[in-house]
Amino acid sequence: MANRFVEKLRGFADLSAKEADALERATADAQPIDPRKDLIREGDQPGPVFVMLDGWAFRYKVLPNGSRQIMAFLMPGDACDLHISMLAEMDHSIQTVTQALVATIERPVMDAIMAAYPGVARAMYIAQLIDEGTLRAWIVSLGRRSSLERAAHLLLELYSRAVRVGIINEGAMELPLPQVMLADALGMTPVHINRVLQDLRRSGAIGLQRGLLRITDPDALIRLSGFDGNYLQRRLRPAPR
Amino acid sequence: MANRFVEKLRGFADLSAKEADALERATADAQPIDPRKDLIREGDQPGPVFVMLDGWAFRYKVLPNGSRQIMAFLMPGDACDLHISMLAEMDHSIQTVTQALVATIERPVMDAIMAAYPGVARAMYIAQLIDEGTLRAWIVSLGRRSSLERAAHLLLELYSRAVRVGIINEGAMELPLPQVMLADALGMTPVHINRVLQDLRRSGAIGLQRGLLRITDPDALIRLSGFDGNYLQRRLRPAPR
DNA sequence: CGGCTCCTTGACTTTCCTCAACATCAGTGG
DNA sequence: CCACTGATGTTGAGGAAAGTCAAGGAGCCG
Repeated sequence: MANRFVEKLRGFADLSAKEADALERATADAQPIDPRKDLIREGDQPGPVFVMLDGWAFRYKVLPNGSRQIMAFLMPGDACDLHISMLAEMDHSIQTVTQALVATIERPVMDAIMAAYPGVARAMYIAQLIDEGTLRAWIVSLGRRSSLERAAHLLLELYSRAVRVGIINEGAMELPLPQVMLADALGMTPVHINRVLQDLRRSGAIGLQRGLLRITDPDALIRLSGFDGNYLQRRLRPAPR
Repeated sequence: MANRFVEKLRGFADLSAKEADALERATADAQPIDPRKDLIREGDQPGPVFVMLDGWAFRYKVLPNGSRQIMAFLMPGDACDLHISMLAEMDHSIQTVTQALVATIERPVMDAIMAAYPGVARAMYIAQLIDEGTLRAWIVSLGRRSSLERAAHLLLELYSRAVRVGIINEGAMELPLPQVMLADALGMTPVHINRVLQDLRRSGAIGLQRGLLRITDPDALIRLSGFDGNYLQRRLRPAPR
């Protein structure tokens, strides 16, 4: 299996063979992690950068009343915040969804790579900007879209991101997220997301069963949700010089 | 008036006189901007970094159906994304609320300063991490808190941030946000935020009139909203070495 | 065949939205 | 000085979207 992290960064900046190689080496020590394991918890001191080479994870926070909000999904190729280790404490937790392959890059190593290879630095910054744009897009969804629109929007986002990292097979992607997790990401109850997904299925917009998502009517979904993939920056600005 | 931007960064890293001076010079060309003017619009090509030396602004997006979601408030001392100019297009707009004093720092200038002064780089990265944490906190609020809790949480956040940049006078802060804006930030209708604010006032938790916010019962608000200022990183991790 | 986890359904309740007035205040120009 | 205007804040009544509670079904695994 190719290194999905490197592949993703390649999409953001031209990486020389040397640069790609440095990244490959930095992520060579990847560890397999079981499903539903916290990689790091709220309150912990941040450590190295996590890189998801395979499998899914999510950022979340549990409120005093026990409800959980998911703030981001990490799919293969995604990494966590670059500079996170400057902070005293994590303000949220990160947990795997599936069996995963997670590499860790110590801060000094990452710094050295970025200092030595401007292409890598550029790609990492772009990845971070996109993550930030994604957070803002979620805020828009949670604040101003109905539950049906929100669900449609999230599925389109996940599909678009999956396209970027090349994990679409025959028009379908693996979506290993149970309905409870979708509910916790979308600010709904499990009961309600269940009904919403049924609506989307019945309308013929999506196919979703046994963890396989198929967007059968993209136009309808886009129209419904007002999805504009701009925040995922599918067109990037060319590097200067 | 002291340069609030420099003051804020000072809170994140020890800045030498030289470093502070470089920042002062970079923001010396600040322009006055009228209220309700877009600094930049969705779809525009990103330019220099904006720095709010005085006045308030907000990031927002307008949906096809005309509703607006605010994703962040910028108060005096705040700056916009460092690396934003690498992207092809803005995925949201930024508008002033009040009369404002806005400096712009061209990307190469900022790069040069950060390369020359590690303290500045560190402070800027911390500021960005906090902004990101704030986005996540908003997601949590929008997804999993009731309208009353959400409003209380936002007021506490704004107050905490105001404390950091030193714009509290006699226990009160200027909050120049009309109820419609609070509503658009909190994902509610103006009618509803109005009733919620009345509840908070009547319960004795806050005083809010003529743009002046006073937190009269912090404990009650904290208990109610589950506010944990951790994401604002009031304790930072000391710089290495 | 239990014992999981995950999904589905129905009935009822609550929160928040919608619509439609009206009140208040500051600024403007006659 | 006052009438007018526009922005902002307030109130009430009715309705719709989503939550809660409770039960059961489907699939998988030891």
